[in-house]
Amino acid sequence: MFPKLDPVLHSELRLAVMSLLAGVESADFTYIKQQTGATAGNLSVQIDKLSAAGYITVEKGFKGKKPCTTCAITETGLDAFRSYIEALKEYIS
Amino acid sequence: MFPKLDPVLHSELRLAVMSLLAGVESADFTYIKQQTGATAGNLSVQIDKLSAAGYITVEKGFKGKKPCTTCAITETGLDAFRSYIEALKEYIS
DNA sequence: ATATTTGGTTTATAACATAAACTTGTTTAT
DNA sequence: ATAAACAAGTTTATGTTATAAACCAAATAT
Repeated sequence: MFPKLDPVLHSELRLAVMSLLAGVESADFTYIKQQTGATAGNLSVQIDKLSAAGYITVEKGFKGKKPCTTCAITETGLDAFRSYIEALKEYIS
Repeated sequence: MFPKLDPVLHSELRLAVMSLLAGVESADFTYIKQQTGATAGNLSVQIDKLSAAGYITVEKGFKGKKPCTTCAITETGLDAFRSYIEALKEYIS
């Protein structure tokens, strides 16, 4: 009836991050921060969780001399995102 | 870009309850419990929160000799539920 | 009569989200 | 050259949430 919602995705900020990443090849921390309006601290924590779940990859490098953290969605992450959406539909239709 | 999601509704169980109540005139505690698969304790707490938010009404009466708690969605609740769905669509499309 | 079930509520605990403070290094102003 | 300000995050602390476990009162079954 009401399928279980993936707790990793059922979070406002994590869902926004996944939604963003689902539409692009990759995005860096600062860009995600701008687009979501999240604080850096919160974003840092939530990116860690998505990464720990295997839903995104996180690469730390440099853009010029500044550190730059780049994130990308994984296949697993995309699958989970799609499943979450299907599950949600049971709740809102 | 990513609209704020109503925290009262962005909860698996509360969303399920609202989804259920949106489709019927009213439903009692036991029925909601069956349909959602929630524990009584959790359901009790979440019904209180929906009620405190003005999203549902809660009436305590008796069915025969047994106590029976009946819930119904309010206009405010229905509006909030619809708005939540609209907001959610920004995340999953 | 007493044990069990029904219909919940209250309380305690663990997980979560968030903001605030901190770190490391870079740029800019003096 | 040095200090102040800024960028890009991370860590820590705090308040909120979700959930389960324990509890309670009344009704029903044994």
